[in-house]
Amino acid sequence: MLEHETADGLVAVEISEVESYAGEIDPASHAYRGRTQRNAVMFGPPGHAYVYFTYGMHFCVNLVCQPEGTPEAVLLRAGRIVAGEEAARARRTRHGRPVTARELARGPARLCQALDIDRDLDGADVCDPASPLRIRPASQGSPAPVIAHGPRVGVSRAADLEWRFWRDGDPTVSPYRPHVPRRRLGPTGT
DNA sequence: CGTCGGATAATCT
DNA sequence: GATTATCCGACGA
Repeated sequence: MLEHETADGLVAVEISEVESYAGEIDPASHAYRGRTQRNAVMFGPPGHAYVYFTYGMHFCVNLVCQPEGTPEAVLLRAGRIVAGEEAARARRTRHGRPVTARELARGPARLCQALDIDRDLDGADVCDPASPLRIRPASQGSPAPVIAHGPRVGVSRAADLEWRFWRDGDPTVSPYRPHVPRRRLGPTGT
């Protein structure tokens, strides 16, 4: 479970879907070609959030999983809102269109929107209970979920690796979409 | 339910 | 200059 405490209140999410990115051997990882300003957190100690901006408008959050120097992380792709649904809904500025609870954190960018995560939280220590962004263990006695796996969503390279994992049957898991290369047409494009 | 194209800018080569 | 770990609205069935 991941929660973020802000002035708006507390929003908590039970993660239903993740993807793994292994920097040194994975061509799809942001860390594959070495350290840059953007991915520096991936090379740091585990338990910290790596937040990046993409497609000109979206944020996505990862959790670093390996010791310092080994840039591996999991992308948090989707979750179920377990607290603060009203605050999460208020962060959505879609033109008056109603949003179901299921959709609020379905997809990596929506999850960040529901939790109000942006680059200010890049590097946050999610294992520190004093951090505004932190993880909490699953409640005692909750049954272990059945985990399914398959290819990652939207990646153009290493598309054969089945490094996406999700809670089998969970309705908040995002739909699969293969990568579609698309070129932006320039003024001279035909 | 499905496919399709547009939006939009940081980041990297 | 090209690419992108995405989402949304429009449209068809």
